[in-house]
Amino acid sequence: MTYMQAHRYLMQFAIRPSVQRTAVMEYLMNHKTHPTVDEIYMALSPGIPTLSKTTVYNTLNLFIDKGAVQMLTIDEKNARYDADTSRHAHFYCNSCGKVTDLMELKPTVYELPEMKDYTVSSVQLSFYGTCKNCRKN
Amino acid sequence: MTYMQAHRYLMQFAIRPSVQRTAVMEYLMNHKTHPTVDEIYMALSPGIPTLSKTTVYNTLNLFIDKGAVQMLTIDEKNARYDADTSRHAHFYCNSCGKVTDLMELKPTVYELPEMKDYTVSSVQLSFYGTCKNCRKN
DNA sequence: CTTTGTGCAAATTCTTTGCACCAAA
DNA sequence: TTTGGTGCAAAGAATTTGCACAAAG
Repeated sequence: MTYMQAHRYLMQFAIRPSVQRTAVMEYLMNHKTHPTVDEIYMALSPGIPTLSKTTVYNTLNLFIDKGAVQMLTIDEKNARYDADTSRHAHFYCNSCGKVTDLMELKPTVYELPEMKDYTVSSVQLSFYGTCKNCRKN
Repeated sequence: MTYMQAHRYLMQFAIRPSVQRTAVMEYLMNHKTHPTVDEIYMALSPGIPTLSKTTVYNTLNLFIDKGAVQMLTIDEKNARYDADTSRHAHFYCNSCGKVTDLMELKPTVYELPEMKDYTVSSVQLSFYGTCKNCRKN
């Protein structure tokens, strides 16, 4: 994913593509690790020395408002962000703290009898445990 | 649910049933609203005037360690607690902030091809949107 | 020019920690 | 009398807010 692709993507959501915003989106597109605000800030800071954490927060909140990214509440400590807005599950390793993508959700997950009582805008399926790598250590 | 039932329940998990702990467990058993720490504290404070929020935190963390309650990460702002440790989904209303129980999860939700790469200890299926009551207002 | 975006510092909120006192075994 | 529990005050960490300056249309 290039800077220009991130730029175009933002325009699709009617988000004015400032340098900061485009950099944040480019980062999310290239790092499917569901980064925290701090990780994004630390990664972009060297390239944009004036960048502030406030701007990263502002930017991500704007992206969420516009539907361009999804916020994951999988990690109790920090919010995590995902530019992949398709329906897929996540795994959180309690040992290393990494969040990994799992498969797309089966449509049957959404076939819930009570659903007529709710207007559902998003779904999160989160698995918790230990990943392969942490298990052998 | 009576105080004595909560008392017995704690003993099953090898948790020493102090007055504070038993009161917190009794509250969780009688209020299936997935309360926050603050809600629990506010509710019990009149009955136990010396109660501190620290004790509520200590107590809930102990319950989680012992497997007697489940922590929900559905709400970005506050941790929520559920004495029902069975596999069931939750709905979070973005309008009123209430968390309601949905059905038990279908076993097929757990049949994920990548699961051999992970040791899964818990699962959370969370729906977000607007509830019936908020929709009509 | 006029609106929008950025970023510093301060404020807020949630949660944990250190420590002294209290209670139970 | 020794271990474990409670609760105050303080510390820590994540996020938001107020505001002045900068940038873009």
